[in-house]
Amino acid sequence: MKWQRMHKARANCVACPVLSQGLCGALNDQEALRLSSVSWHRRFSAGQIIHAEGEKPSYFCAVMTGVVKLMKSLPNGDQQIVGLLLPGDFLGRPFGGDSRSSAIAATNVRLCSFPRAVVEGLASESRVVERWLLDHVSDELEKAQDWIVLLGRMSAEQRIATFILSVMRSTHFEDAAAPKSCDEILIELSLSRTEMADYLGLTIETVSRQIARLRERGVIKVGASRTMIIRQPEALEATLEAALPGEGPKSTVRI
Amino acid sequence: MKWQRMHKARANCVACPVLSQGLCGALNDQEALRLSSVSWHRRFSAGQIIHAEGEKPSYFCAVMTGVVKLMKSLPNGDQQIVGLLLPGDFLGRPFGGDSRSSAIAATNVRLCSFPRAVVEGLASESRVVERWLLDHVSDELEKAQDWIVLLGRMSAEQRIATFILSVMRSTHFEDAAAPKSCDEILIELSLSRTEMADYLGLTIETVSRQIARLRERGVIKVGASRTMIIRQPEALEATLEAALPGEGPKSTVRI
DNA sequence: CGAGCACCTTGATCTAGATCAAATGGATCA
DNA sequence: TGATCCATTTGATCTAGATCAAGGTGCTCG
Repeated sequence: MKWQRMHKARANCVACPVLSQGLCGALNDQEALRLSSVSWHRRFSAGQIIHAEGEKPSYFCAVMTGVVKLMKSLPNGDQQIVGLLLPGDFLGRPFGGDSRSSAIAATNVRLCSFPRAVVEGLASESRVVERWLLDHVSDELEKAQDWIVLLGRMSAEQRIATFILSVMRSTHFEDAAAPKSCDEILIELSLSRTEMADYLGLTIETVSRQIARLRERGVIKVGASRTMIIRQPEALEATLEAALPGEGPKSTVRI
Repeated sequence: MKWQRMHKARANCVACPVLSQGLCGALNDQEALRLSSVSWHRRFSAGQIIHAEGEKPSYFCAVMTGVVKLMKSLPNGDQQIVGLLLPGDFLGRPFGGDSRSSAIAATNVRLCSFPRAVVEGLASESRVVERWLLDHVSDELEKAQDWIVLLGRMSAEQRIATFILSVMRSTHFEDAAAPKSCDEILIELSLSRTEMADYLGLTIETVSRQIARLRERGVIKVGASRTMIIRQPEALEATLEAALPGEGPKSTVRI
């Protein structure tokens, strides 16, 4: 009986990105059993609130499919997306208090949820789990710092290019030596123009115009339902090399 | 002899902010001894590079006095400060690889440095240390997310106000029920105009002009050598309530 | 004491991106 | 089949903040 439960538990997880790329992959069989035996799956459709700002979450969730946006609202109604969670990512701050941002499904989403206490217990007992959490949060911090650079110093064009490239790379995770077999890369943006604007610190009109410019230049081809074909990835990368060609840094390096 | 070393080790640390607010405060005597027996102090003067982007740091450092800026440079020479480290804060990503930003002394700085291996060993063995690191990184992540909101959605005026308030709060950590005894609060900015601009995603001229406006309105009084007297903290807070008085949110709440 | 230098302020002008305003397109539904 | 409701695009205009360009201010050092 126990064996069967274990077997069933793992069977549920075979195709799960949380096993291949997320927390579960770091667990041994016993830990995985413990976690999967108390886990349950939830679905959210695009736009649904998964977790509201200021509440203490009762669960930790791993994203199985879809995209979750973490957002903060300003008193004037403006919003800013402070992070996107992709399959394998983790929602909730272990050992933390109230959440400082709300989590909202950007697309249809499937989550694997674990009671708070179980994950915290596991982290307290298992070296590996706590280490995984530390690494994961550290990665998130580095991503946030990259975003700070984007928001603090990049032009609208560069922000859009960065975003498109990051979506491209997150799906078409090409190996170091990119084979460049199919030159036309189809990507799915997953976000509405409004969401892109909230993520990139722009307005919806600016996002739309910048995408239009890329289309006119033949860099991308805009498809239906938030898809896009990248025809000249190099052109996107070129806009990120902000230094004018032929010039070194403008003046002496500041320290 | 051993006892004496232990005694000496702790004696060095008595007045250290890393003990009262940082990692060391979380340690037991044995752990503290282990750490302090291999620690050494380093001084950096303002502008010196503590650690360059892209190198793997050999030490972890706790900030004892002064301010350290974490910065990233863009190919065109622009710079963005992605974080400030204050006394008690920690420099270096445990178990991480190459550093993704450079650490530079913004003021004269005293650091308490530990060999990488010792901190990692301590973290691997001590529940408390690893937990402290997790909490610390999680706090940094939340601060970074707040900064993302600042850079993505706030006006220059609001950015300056936020910065001044944060400096004020980090020094005059007033209790919940603020006594408001001395109405004039003297703060030390610690950053040059250029550094403020790099931190706030603005230009130096804009920073200067916004500060001038606050001075003209009587909200602050600008002193010599990067000091400032806050005369109307409420006025600073008021600029952050971006919603126009008497109005609710502009339109229906977006989801 | 004045030259040199780093930092900061102030002024004039320009522009990327915001704002305001319509038009277009694409789904759903009766 | 069109009416409704979206999201998106496109156009016209405005403005906050960038950029360009002098001046101040205060410091150190010969």
